[in-house]
Amino acid sequence: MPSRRHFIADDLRHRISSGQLKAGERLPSEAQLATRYTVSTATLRSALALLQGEGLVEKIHGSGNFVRRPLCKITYTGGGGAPATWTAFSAPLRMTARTTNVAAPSHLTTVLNVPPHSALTEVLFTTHEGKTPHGLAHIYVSHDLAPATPPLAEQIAVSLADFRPPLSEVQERVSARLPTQEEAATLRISPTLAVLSLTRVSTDTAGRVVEAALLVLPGDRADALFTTRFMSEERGSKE
Amino acid sequence: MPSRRHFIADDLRHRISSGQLKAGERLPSEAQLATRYTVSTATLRSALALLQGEGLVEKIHGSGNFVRRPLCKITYTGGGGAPATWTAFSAPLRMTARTTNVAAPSHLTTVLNVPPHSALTEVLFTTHEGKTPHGLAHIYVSHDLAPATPPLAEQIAVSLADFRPPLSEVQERVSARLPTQEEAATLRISPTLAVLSLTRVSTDTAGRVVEAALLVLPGDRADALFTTRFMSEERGSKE
DNA sequence: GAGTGGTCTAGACCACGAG
DNA sequence: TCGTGGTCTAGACCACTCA
Repeated sequence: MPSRRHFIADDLRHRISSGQLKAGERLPSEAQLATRYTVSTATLRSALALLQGEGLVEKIHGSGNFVRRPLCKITYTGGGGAPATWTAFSAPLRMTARTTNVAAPSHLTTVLNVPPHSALTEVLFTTHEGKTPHGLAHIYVSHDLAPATPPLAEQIAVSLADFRPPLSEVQERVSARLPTQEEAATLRISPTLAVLSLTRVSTDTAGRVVEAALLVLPGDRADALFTTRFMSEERGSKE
Repeated sequence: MPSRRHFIADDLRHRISSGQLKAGERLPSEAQLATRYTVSTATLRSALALLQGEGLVEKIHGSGNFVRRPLCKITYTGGGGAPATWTAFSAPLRMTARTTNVAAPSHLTTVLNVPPHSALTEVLFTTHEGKTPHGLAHIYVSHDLAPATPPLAEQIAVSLADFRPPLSEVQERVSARLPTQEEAATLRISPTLAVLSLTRVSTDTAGRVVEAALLVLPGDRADALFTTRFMSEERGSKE
């Protein structure tokens, strides 16, 4: 027997897919819906959280719950197929960047293969589509590999793109989790919504780690795509 | 100002990482913890849900909350690097399989490029490590490509492995979401915990879709790894 | 059967958004 | 200011686990 929140979620899901509730439309308030389904507000909210996780409903604090536009998911393209992080996304996105020099975070010294507290250039990206944030990226570049780091994001983009050709390996680790409180606030998503967390480490032909990127994407509006092609003469003989 | 559930989660997280709460140990009951932190049970449970999502705490219905063993995450290896789904995981896993012939689900006819309701061989895997489920996989193979489908899983494994060499492309789409009620029950996870959802489509050299796989992995105990290597003479000139 | 977590209620109060 | 969602309370009742 399905729980009440699943029954409510199923009903609303059907109303949305059948067009009874149109895209962009505002749902009745949570109090009204709770009355209609004769449940408490907490139960109704957990039902909406399910739909939110499926990308069908968007909650806007102080304003209401809205039926999401037909799912226009952002797709992150993996495998280093794109020259830089932000162009790895399918849609043109507005983005803001902030560049600072920081000491290497402890959790990164191993993957970056640098001594602790060594100087790094940190680039913090937030990508937007319209008003709604679509991504959050922390990119770390070894300081000596980006010698004359200009404070402008565009120039960073160029200099990072220059590093691309000698890349020999890109390793991307993907996991699903709930967002931290800070991430939820930045991405304007509910703390109950899953995020896609990507850790990308790029290595050049000399075996040095050129770049480490931590990306956080809201699960309801983003996914990642990895395409592997096999050459006809190539055989993945081992591993 | 952090919310109460985050304060509680932070405190418990610190007690775990400092060894004050040891791995495998049972936490006090939710009622006791709620009293200690002077919060309601609902608030305390939402704090535990955060830790659960981080893979630090495991809830067992009717038994208690337990500190998870030092994180031994399952890693799914992408890129078709492994000959078959189950060997794509890092740890040796016990798995059970069920093979049935089904009509093509509507959401798969496009990716499999087969007419609607055409016969497919469906293989349903559940992988376990000890008692706890670690993965859920639906694999669909076009019926005419697996002509003499034996009912035994091991033989399926062999026949699928035979298909490997002529593969030309593996496309894997990864997303993060909350589990369906059914998935949560099968994987023995809370409905509030994020899952990693992978859709893998394998194409052979003739351009035919050989296999479609839908994998669901619990976010707290699994992640996916994609490694891309660049040949020295190869250049990803476009796209 | 005793104790545990899972679900749910009927409120309260706060934070945000738009007029 | 008013209506909205966000957080929280102090319970209730049910389902599960284990002795």
